[in-house]
Amino acid sequence: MNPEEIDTEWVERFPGLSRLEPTTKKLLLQRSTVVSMPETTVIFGPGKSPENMLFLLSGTVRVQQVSETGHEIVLYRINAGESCVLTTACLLAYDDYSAEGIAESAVRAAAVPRQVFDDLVAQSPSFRNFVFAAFSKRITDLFLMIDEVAFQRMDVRLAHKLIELSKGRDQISTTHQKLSVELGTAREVISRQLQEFQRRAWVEQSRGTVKILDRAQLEKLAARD
Amino acid sequence: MNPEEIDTEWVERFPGLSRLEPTTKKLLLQRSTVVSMPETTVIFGPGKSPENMLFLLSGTVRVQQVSETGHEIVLYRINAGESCVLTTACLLAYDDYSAEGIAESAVRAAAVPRQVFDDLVAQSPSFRNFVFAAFSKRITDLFLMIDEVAFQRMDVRLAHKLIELSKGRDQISTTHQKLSVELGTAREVISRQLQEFQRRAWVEQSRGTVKILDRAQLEKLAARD
DNA sequence: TGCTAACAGTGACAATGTCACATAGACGCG
DNA sequence: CGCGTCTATGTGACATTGTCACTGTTAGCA
Repeated sequence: MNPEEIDTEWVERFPGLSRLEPTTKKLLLQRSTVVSMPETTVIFGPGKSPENMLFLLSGTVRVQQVSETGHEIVLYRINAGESCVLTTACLLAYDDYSAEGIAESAVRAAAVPRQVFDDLVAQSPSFRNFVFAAFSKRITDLFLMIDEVAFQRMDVRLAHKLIELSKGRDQISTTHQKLSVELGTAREVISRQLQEFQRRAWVEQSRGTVKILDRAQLEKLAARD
Repeated sequence: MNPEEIDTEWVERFPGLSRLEPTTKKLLLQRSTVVSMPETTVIFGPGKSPENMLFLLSGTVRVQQVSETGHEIVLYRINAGESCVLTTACLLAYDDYSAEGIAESAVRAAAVPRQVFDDLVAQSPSFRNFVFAAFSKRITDLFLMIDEVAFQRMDVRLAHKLIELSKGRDQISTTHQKLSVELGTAREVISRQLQEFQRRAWVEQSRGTVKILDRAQLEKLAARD
């Protein structure tokens, strides 16, 4: 498969879009452009509205928020095969909201102009379905996150996050500071919890990495919700 | 103005809808029905999906969540002039989500069937705009809520909530228990904070009511964010 | 080599959450 | 009226989490 083919056939490889009507697919392909961005690119944020809606072909976008008090928290991630539906729609109404989207790795995405997005919503029932499903997923995820932040213990949340970030591997490259932003807490809290996990021989720490030694125990703790 | 007129002209009195195309308004009026529900009606919730999208004409709907641990938290309210856009859309995809909508007072609403909603989104650019603006508002509000729950001090949040619930009046009919659900905390925490507010002569408590004595001071504390 | 960031550890304390109670008002009913 | 029985609120002990002011450690680089 050469690069040309990949760039024109991306719609087929997109879980939510492959079942669109042929004319809709054609419109999407014709009116979109594939763009690439290096790691750490700020895709949208305060004072930087995106003009396009993105469909992520590869890479990950991290969406996080900085509060007025200087505290940070990661809201969610957009992975390959997902779309930034809400960024377009949101910034339609409020371009001064405080969240920002950052490329967590090199990102390739199909950019669909706002106008085309609107046309597609009007024309295609299945595209409408795709869009509303994306909104639904996002909102229910935010509901779950509120519940977690408000009621879940820190050790459970950290265990959960370690499992999630590990993606099946045992070595996680991250710092206590970054983990604290993931969970919206203080670095010291992460340090204490990781020390406790290390004392129990569930993890092993070294500068900039956390190594999972006993995944089963972490999963057991993470399941407490 | 007699009841008949009210029921047929509600679109005009709806902030987000009055500027719709005449044909769209007509469709909305023809294909919707005005319904009434008494206080405490569960409008949607686990095992009770709404088939219609509601436009609130009068009254308030409280949307709250019960976590698996038994903790409750109020997510947001829908007031007269607003719509339950996301309930329809959400339940389109996930009808097992844990949030529930409760009529906080007697409610009158225009019910729009799902199919009509879909047709309207397809036909009318300004209805699309209305829908996406509603989604945007909801999502940015949820972002703010996450920030508040994660980083705001309890006294600031309580002061803010008291101001909000008072709606300009000085007497608030509520219990410590209900206030704790509003903020997703424990009753004891509310009791302690209210005692401190009372000690400072900012409020006066009696069984089932909180009376605001010094609104200025409460507002000053609430502004700390 | 030595400087400078970034990363991590620590102890004291404040704020909040949890638990197990005690106390008090409201209200119906014999 | 007196009595139980709710619901609402008060309280103290303790655990967890957040905050602050530090110290020590490591990697990268001029």
